[in-house]
Order: sequence, then C-alpha cells, then structure tokens
Amino acid sequence: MLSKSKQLLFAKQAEIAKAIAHPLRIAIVNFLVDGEQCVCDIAEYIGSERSNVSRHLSVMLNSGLLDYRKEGLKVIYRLKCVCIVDFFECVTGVLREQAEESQKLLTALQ
Amino acid sequence: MLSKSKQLLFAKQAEIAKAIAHPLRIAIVNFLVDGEQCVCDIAEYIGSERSNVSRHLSVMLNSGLLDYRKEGLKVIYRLKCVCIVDFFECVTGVLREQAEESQKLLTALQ
DNA sequence: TTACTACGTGAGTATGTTATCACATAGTAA
DNA sequence: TTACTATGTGATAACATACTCACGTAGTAA
Repeated sequence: MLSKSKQLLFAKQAEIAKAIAHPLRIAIVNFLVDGEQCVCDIAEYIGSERSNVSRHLSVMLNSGLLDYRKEGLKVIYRLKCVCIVDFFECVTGVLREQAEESQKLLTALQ
Repeated sequence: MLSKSKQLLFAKQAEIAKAIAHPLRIAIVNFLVDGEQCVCDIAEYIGSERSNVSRHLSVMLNSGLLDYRKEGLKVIYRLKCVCIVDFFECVTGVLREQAEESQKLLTALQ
C-alpha cells in the first residue's frame, strides 16, 4: 500500500502536472522559453482574452512554474524552472511513439 | 499569433499532460516503472476501488501512456514509453525550487 | 451446466475547471 | 484632478472529471 508521504508527494506532483495540462498554458510556457514577457504580449500571442490569460498565469504562478516582476504598469512573467523542458521531452516521446505506431499501421495497410 | 499546427500540437501535449495529472495516476505510473502489473495488484497498491482504477488506466491507455496484454482472466498493464521519467525530472525540479525557496525563507526568519 | 474471479462500463452525483463579462485596482501622464 | 492603460478578480454558466454502486462480460474450473 501507498505510504502517506508518497501520497503527499504524488499529490504535489499532480498539482504541478495539472498546472501545465492545458493547451493555452503549454503555449504560454513555449512562449516564455524564449524569455520573459508581459501579460498583454502573452495574450496577443495566445489570441485569448487578457482576463483569461491572467487566470492561466496565476494558475502556473501558484504551482511554482512561473515567477513575475512588475515594471510600471506591466507585469512580466518568466519561467521559474528551466526543467520544464524535461516535460516536453516526455510528451514528445509519447507522441513519437504514437506516430511510429500509426506509421507501422499505415505501411501494413499498403 | 499561434499557428494552427502549433495549436494542434499544444492540444495533444495537454492531453498527455492531463492523463498524468492525477495523484492516483502518478502513483500507478510509479508502480509500473518497476514492471508490468495486473489491475487487481494495481488497485491493491493504490488502495482504491477496481472500477475506479480501471477508469484511470483507460485514461492513460487512450492517451498513449500505457499498453496492455491479456493473460487468462487478468489484464496486465505496462508503461509504453520510458520517457515518462522525463516528466518526473520536470516536477521534481519544480519541487526542488520550491523547497529551496522555503529553506531561504526559513533561514531568513531566524 | 454452475460458480467463481478479474475486469470494464452505464448511471448518478459531487466536484473541479474554463471562458466570459463586468467591474475594481494601480500605475502613468497630462 | 481626469483620462488612460495594464492587470487582476467576482460571478456566472457551460463543461469536464472523479468516485461509487450496480451490473454485465469473459475466462477459468469443477
């Protein structure tokens, strides 16, 4: 059976995973990999309402994925942990598996 | 602005992330890292109803994280992609950041 | 056949998430 | 002061997810 400490760890990990697990938030992370950005520029890149983007940013902020600083009127967000690239390593790995499978199926059909 | 192909990619990636983003599912993945397991053993390890575990397994199966084989009455699940470890690299990285921050705060208080 | 076991699934309920709108706040500039 | 801009947030509605219970199916064994 699962120990209490493991349950706590898995809950923490799930929280972080959930903070990434949204198309817009993944887009934001990809945008921020190239450097910090203010909310309005993120919103324009994402193509969504600022209020919505603001909420997505706060989700990632609260989970520890992002950090921010204020500069006049603007609030500038940045990735807190470069280790986020490991996440993309993981998902592209899964997607590669799926693609290879589809490829095999396709050649089998010919 | 985001291209259509990028939007599609991010949606796919989010789907995979969502398939991991649950405490029980993360526990299952951790269990399966040590080797394939049948549903009843997973359910016992997780400490949850079989029907519930079964559903969590199908979520991960559909997203391409898991694969299975049948052996008599039993259905045995296994990780389809070892790259899942990259995901844990990512989240432990974020958790480490958080821990270090707490540590700094703590020493500052003394 | 019957009895049993392992697994999956429909239905229902409870809970969580997301997007939108309207509004509030806070910094800037005149 | 007023006017403007960038951002965040409360309320709501639509939707998705999770858990439980009951039931069905499929393989095994007698």
